[in-house]
Amino acid sequence: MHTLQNKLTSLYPEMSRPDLQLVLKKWDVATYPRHHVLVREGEYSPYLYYLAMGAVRTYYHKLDKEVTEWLALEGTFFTSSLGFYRNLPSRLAIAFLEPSKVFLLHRDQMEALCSHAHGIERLFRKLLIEHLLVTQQRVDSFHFETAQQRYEHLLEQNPSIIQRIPLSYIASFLGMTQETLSRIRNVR
Amino acid sequence: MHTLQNKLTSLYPEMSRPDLQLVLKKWDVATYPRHHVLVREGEYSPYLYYLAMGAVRTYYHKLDKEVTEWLALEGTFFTSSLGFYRNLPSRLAIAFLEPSKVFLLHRDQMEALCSHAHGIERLFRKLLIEHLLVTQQRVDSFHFETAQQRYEHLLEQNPSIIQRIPLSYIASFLGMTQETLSRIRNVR
DNA sequence: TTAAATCCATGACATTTGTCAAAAAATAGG
DNA sequence: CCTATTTTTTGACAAATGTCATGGATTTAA
Repeated sequence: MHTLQNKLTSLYPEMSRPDLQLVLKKWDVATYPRHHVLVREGEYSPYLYYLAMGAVRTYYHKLDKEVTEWLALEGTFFTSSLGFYRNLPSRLAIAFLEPSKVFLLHRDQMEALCSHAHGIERLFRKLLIEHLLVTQQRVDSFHFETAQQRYEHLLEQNPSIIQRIPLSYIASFLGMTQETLSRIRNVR
Repeated sequence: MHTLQNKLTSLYPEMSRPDLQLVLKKWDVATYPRHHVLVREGEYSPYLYYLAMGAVRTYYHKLDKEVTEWLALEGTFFTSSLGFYRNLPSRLAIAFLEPSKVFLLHRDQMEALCSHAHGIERLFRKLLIEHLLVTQQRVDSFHFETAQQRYEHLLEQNPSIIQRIPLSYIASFLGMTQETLSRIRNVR
């Protein structure tokens, strides 16, 4: 089960029971229908989100075309880093691709939690390490891999994205056009 | 001046004096000549480095060609994230492009410091936020920008790299060939 | 200071990926 | 179950970037 509690525990298994409970209490829950736009480009969105169910994408407009920056299925965190960590307006928009259930935590809540307990500060440091390593890997994939290899790696590492999410979003997420991805899939 | 103390202070200005002193004490210093290889691919390198003087690059081999993953001048941190944060062997090699002065902190030292004082854990959380935002920006540049735009942004944001570092490394860092970069510079 | 090594520019051509247009296929919702 | 809508495939062609080869300029190190 993709519970928030499980997720947090796996990040920092040694965390104390009371710290964990305290953190869990501060999140809000919400559910949204397919296609709902959670955040628009340029809005403030100082939240960390945990997707408990569903699918979501973050995107923005580049010369009036939509570019998908990130795709996530249930069991993952997502956020606008600028919004959450820097309190700046989000470059990104966020919208759901399936009916979804989301937990959200405001940056002020997080900062307060971090100040309140050393163990909680550690939890969020560990979350950042995860986030950094994933992001690093994404840089590498763009830097060193061809379109074909990027697709193959996604297929290996996250096949359910390919089954559940429309091709056009996946192509954009991988940094190529829909036509190119279609050709790659069909062996050209 | 690119002192480590200034750098740490700017990350977390409210840090207590004793915490700061404690952190500073744990770093080692070393100087290296040009071309010195600090870490080879596949070696363990559980260190965070601060470059106080000089220039450095991280790179690895892709089909027997060297690809530059990162370039840094004095005043910046650098590391193998896998080595430092995960204690895994480094995918990357690290070598100096100029005679350099480096501060280094072992991951065990960092973890001990974090455990010792809440304020220090916060410092390293803030360091991670910086690192994440920079990395995020790099993803975006690969995802959304053409070779030309990537070069122009580097020119704006870090012109001294272009003056001090050989074209071939810069090209590779920007994800293009040396010939392409040469043509971009010379207006084609 | 000079020879060797490295670095940079340029031409010809190949490859990858993008663009535009249209039709086929799949899906959603009444 | 059927139609409207969305998604995917395919073709023809264009643009961006890579590859290979070469020569000149610059830098390094003895």
